[in-house]
Amino acid sequence: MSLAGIFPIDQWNFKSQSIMKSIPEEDQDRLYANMTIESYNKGDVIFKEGAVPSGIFFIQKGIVKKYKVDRDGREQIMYVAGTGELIGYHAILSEERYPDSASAIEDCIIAFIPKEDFLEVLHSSPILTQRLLKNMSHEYAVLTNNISVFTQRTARERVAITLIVLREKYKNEDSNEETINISRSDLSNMAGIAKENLVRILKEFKNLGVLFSEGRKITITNIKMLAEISSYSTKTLKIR
Amino acid sequence: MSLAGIFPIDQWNFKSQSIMKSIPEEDQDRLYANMTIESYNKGDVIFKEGAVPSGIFFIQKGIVKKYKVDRDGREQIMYVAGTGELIGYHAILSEERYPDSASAIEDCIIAFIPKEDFLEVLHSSPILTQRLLKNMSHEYAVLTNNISVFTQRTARERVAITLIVLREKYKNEDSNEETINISRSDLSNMAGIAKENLVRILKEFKNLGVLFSEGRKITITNIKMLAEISSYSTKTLKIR
DNA sequence: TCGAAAAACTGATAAATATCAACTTCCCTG
DNA sequence: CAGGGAAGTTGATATTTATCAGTTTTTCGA
Repeated sequence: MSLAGIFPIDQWNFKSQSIMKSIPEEDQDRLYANMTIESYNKGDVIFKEGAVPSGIFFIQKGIVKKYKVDRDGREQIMYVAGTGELIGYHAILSEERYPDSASAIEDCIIAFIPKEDFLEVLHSSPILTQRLLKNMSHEYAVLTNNISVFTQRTARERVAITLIVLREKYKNEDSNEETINISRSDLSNMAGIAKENLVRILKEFKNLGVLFSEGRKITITNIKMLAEISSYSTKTLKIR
Repeated sequence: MSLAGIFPIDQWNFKSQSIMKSIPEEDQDRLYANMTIESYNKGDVIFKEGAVPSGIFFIQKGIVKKYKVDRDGREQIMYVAGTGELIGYHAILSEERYPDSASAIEDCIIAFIPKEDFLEVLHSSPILTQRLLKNMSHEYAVLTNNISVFTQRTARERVAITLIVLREKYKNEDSNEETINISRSDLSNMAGIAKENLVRILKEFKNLGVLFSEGRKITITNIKMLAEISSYSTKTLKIR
């Protein structure tokens, strides 16, 4: 079932896929010139917060989490990126260190484009520049949206939102498989709650008939109800 | 006293002042061509979430909050912008509606630059483009930083951070006056906590000798201790 | 400058969420 | 395919934070 009309999913996706897809072939070729393709196993770190960036990453296949780790080890997931998305460009563009870490949630194939190539193409390609501007300004909307959810919504609502967002990610990965496959820790770190509470809320959702779970695999069986639980259904928004 | 070495203030500021300051005079002139200057009283709304943007705003004087309002009226402040900062460009660049609202925390003088002029200069000025890219990628770091604070830090730590950030804002406004002058509601909406709890935490800080307050005016008397309370002092970070 | 109205403050209580300690299940590897 | 460690689950409890119901103080316009 589609989310159209029941959940504003655009407010949750960075949509960086469109950057690579929509730039001229010539620019793409130049970006790919010195690109290297790397395999990452589940759990592998792609880059670490605080490290000096040396290029950008282009996810060919798989799902990646972007997160920050607290001084006492707690992790907060900022974003989950899937196939076709770019990561690591913020640090290059801001000329700072990586603001967050990235690691593979499942086995991934990820291309690396050296900083020099990226910057060179950027400086000569108005379209790439334009796409990045559009993309990052949209990210602002996504991130502020996230902030308001983290500070104003209940744990239950946040879990509902997390599940809806992840379902889309996994659906995009493999169009005939919309099962979420992620650890309970990652889920709780995405929703910003304790793992134990996440488990309890999942159980409640299961009892409500919203989802079906077996081991770590979660299948949403009633996306509409989940959207209602999230209190984020488009209808609710319009009424306010 | 300076924050150097005790608090990473850069991780809290968008620094959009540098955009207007560092572009060629010619570009500035073109941006200013149809600019109109407007006065706003304390509390006046500059733009509203969901509205179609028609231009960008350049704060000449005063302090502005950017915030989102929840469906039941609760407000979360995303950012506080001061003199020299630009606001409202995200919506223009993303070709979406305003993702958040903006209103004056104190009396302001704000210039309005029509969308057409901004886009025209943008398309012909590589430097403006570059500055915006750098700025927005830095914003990513600021916003993800915020997210981790909202989900992982205690109310007390968040209030400490809020006060440190605001002190800088007010200091920039008027270099010989570093007194924070903002309502308790705004303070609590910035820290993401209930107003009553904010008041209690302020009282505690007052008793600790961290600050002095009279009416709504707050003066930080021990910024070092405040940085320690925030658990964000650079030292602490390095040790981890 | 007086007198509402709004904002600030306080204490008591409720609600939400985290933590802790144990147990169970899953899954990977030798 | 057995054993062990990691991940998941559960119930009890602690902690944090919000809410409620007032009182006090400040602010601002008539």
